[in-house]
Amino acid sequence: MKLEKEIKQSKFRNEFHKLAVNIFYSYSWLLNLQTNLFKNFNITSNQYNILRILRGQYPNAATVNLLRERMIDKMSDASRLVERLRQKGLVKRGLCKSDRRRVDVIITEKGLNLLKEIDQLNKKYDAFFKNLTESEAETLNKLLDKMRG
Amino acid sequence: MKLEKEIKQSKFRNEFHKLAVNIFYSYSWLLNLQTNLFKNFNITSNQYNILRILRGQYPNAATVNLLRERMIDKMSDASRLVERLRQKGLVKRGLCKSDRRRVDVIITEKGLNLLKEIDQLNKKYDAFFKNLTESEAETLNKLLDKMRG
DNA sequence: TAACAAAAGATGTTATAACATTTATTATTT
DNA sequence: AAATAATAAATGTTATAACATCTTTTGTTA
Repeated sequence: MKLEKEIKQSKFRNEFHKLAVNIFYSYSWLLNLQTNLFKNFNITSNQYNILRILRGQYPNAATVNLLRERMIDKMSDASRLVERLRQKGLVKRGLCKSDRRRVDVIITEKGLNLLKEIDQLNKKYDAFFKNLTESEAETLNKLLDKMRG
Repeated sequence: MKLEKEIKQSKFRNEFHKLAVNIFYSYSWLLNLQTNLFKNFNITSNQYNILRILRGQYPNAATVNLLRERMIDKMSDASRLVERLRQKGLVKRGLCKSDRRRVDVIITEKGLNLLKEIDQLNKKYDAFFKNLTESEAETLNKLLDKMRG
């Protein structure tokens, strides 16, 4: 739906200003859909992203720093995020022998299985974008990449 | 920059999947820029949005519910957001005579002045999008609106 | 090598997001 | 009109985001 209608505001300074609001709004829209879809898995968006990074590394370990670097939201607290995942049994931590400051983080079987379950929802996830063709999605991706420079 | 490079991930299921990550990432990118720009004004993104809605209504009052409806992030707590703004002296609240359940919220002089100050940053804000032409921004807006259906 | 700087992660703190529940008031139904 | 439902906002609670600061270990320099 047109952004102006959704937030009942009609005047934007220019297309850039509208784009800023649109990005915030679209994020919120997608986050709500995703949160709803993941509700039964008892996992937050950030935790899901960490798990996916860890699956990408598997069977190798990742350090907390590597996770922080690759996280979508760089500001959040990787250390405690990992601890929360550990408490849920989705990752395990161990000391890194070569550098005792570091901590090796590996996804567990349970974590891998959880991701596998969530993978089943891929179709539903893609359906969020049913109003777009794949080529329109591609255009969006290109322009968003361009935007960030 | 290309999303794949930024988060060091190369495989997405399809363009829709990449778009989802891209929206999260772009949101985070923009939020960080904005937070940084607004740092000196001691105001959060949500509080800023509320104030702008109130300026749009001015000199009329808005109810808490109206604010909730028009908020970008519908889930957050309009009641306490307003209370925080009141504590900063940026809005004032009064009882609504026609319906005593309601609360009238009006932006104060101080609130209006703050927004006016922030308006000075419009040029800097627009500069976030220096990599896009206005027509590219328009394309993005159209496609994002279409995406949400 | 001692002193200092840098890096990795943990920990502390505060504000807020994301729910649910409660209270007060108004609207609707029987 | 009394009972019930619906609405508006406040309040309670928990988890987490967004910082800063601290501790341990490693790296660098004088």
